[in-house]
Amino acid sequence: MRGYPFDPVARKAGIATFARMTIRPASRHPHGQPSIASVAARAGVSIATVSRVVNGVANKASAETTARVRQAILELGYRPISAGRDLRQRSSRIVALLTANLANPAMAAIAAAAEAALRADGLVMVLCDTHDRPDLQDEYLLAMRAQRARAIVLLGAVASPGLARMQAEGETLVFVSRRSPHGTATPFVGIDNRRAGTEVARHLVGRGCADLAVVHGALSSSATAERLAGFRAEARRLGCALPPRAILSAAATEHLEIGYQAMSVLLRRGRAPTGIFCTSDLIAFGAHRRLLEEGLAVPRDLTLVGFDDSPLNDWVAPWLDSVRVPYDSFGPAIARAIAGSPDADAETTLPHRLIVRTQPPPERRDD
Amino acid sequence: MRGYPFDPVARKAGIATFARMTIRPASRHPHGQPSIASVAARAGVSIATVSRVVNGVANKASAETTARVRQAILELGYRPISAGRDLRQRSSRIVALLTANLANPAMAAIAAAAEAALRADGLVMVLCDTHDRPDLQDEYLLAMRAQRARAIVLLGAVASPGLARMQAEGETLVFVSRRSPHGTATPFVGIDNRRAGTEVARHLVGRGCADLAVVHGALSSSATAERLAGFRAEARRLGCALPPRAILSAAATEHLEIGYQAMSVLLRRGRAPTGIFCTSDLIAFGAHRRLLEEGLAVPRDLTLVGFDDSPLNDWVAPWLDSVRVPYDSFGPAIARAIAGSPDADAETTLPHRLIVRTQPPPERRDD
DNA sequence: CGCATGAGGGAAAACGTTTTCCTAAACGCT
DNA sequence: AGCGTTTAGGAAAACGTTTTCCCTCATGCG
Repeated sequence: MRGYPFDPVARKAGIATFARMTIRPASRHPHGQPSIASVAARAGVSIATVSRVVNGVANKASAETTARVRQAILELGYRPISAGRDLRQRSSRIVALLTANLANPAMAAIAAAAEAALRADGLVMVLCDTHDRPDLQDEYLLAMRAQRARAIVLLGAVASPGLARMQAEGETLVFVSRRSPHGTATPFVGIDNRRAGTEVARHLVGRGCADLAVVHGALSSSATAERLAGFRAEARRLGCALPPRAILSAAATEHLEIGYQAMSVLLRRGRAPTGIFCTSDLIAFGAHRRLLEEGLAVPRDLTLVGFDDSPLNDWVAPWLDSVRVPYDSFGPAIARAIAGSPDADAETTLPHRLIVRTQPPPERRDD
Repeated sequence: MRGYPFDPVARKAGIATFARMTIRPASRHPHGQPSIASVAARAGVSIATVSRVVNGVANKASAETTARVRQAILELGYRPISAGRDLRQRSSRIVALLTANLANPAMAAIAAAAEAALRADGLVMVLCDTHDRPDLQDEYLLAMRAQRARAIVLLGAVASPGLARMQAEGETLVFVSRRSPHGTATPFVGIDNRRAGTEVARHLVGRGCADLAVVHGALSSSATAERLAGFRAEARRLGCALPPRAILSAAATEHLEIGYQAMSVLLRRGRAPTGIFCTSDLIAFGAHRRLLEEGLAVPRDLTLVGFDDSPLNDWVAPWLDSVRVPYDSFGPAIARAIAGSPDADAETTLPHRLIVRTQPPPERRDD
């Protein structure tokens, strides 16, 4: 009975004796928030016991003690400060999401889904927008390592020395949508881009588009490269090979601009292709605006296929066919990749679906 | 010279003696990351000195010592672990952004701007999506308090007991776009919604729309209420009073749905109004789709005005006039509200602008 | 010479947790 | 009665910082 009062009888009876409540150093959270010490004092137990109750350690507290501690926690509105835990455990409950471009609704949607899924696992998501810049990405990586982030999710990673190093050092990284630019398969969550590309080709050819084109973003993105590869291979197989000049991009960073400029190029060359595959919706938006300016209409004059298919498309872009990526499933998949240790380095391939909103244009080959 | 070696001569000469490097407890960051102790050991100083150098405390380290410490930091790639600092300082560098709905591009844009501005101040943003639910909001508030967040930014706050309590307890809160539902002005960042409402009214009446309507979201949002009030007052002043039944909403949570359903109601009533003010772009999107289904075109048959004006509108909604909210300025304004102590509880009113994309419909009152 | 002052820097005390030891009963067993 | 074993719970050691005291020189000034 050294130091702390210990009165089995009163405890058995569940009596919160006044003595017990006051003998303790009064430590009623001197600094604002209640701490584990104030809970311990109020419940008449040691802080170790409080900690164990909070963390549900089995066989370490009697039902009564547990109840008393719970009661004290409730009364004080106690919640463990994360810094203390983080320090001790050398790891925080923070998960960093590094996104290439938050202005892209697709990225925003994935961020939202990830946030919800992580929170369900008791994790907290911090959001960083790298703008696809290697230097910023490295800065964020370092900052998040200093936060002892439990994992770092890269939603569209770009090659950078810091990333290479962290990957080598075995940091927990999850690549989403775009594979690691530094080889070596770490956990990856995404869709089968190549297959999606082939489906788009089949769709366009199947609807009679003879004159095809592709407008794509940076090929350093594995997702873009795979989409393009799949599309090209399938088009050729269907006897509708694309000349190299029909596969183009533009020297802009914004996808919207890429679409607009590339479409300008296509139009300058003469008659517009009848089927255009844009490797992102934003590119398609840019292209579409250029077409409108030209007095052309979609799908009347040509078919435009995008990629990502934000839920907003149903409302603002009924003229666009697009490959729908199941954002909502990304969240849980990311959470699993972080929590699950066994299949940690497995790939998660989620199902995509080509959404066809438009009717084929009326046959007007005759005019 | 007790405990730590102290050799002023060698130090003056800037010599990193081998002895100095090894006498120290070898503590080369035994656990992965280098700690302040490893830096201290390498530089041959105490950890206190390292801390002071890192934090730029004046008059506490000679130029030489500073240089040696900097060198060690560089060589080791040291970065202070935030948990340690947070614990000691009872406050983290985390700022929480609670957003009502991340699927809304307007919110996403503000989130992106805030993230950039906060990072420039050395802060880290954690993102939480409350889905406009009071219980979730409270849960997040508690979680962020446990993180000892330096500030909590509420982008579209909803009334909740936890919020009221935190506000009373003097937590650092910044309300963005929507004012505190619990009265009492805490820092607020937003635009002059009332004024924007009047401008929209003037725009519609000025272009000859005689038959007006408003489709609005939840009026618990101060932003929505103010927009509506401004619009209504100005319309009346211009001799174009709105009957109560021309101001409507719908029992849906999604703005898109609200727009769609409200427009259905309007159409069922007979001829559609000639000018409709939607208190958000998403509502306008929903309304527009319903109009399309009905075979009506904008702006040919009526004028639609939205609110927020995401940059994407230029590309996907050229038919929509909308009040542009300067997202990019929100970031710095939020950062100032957090950092700046003097004008901390001041309001920041940012400039909005009504973007008119459409031409007035040709006069066709005759048909 | 005496003495305040200031510069430079170390020791150690927090900060709030978790977790590893320990210890003391109580509870079977033989 | 003796002896493992389980149960309940306390003490104390980390974890990595920052910051408050100190202490020691050197310097300037009367």
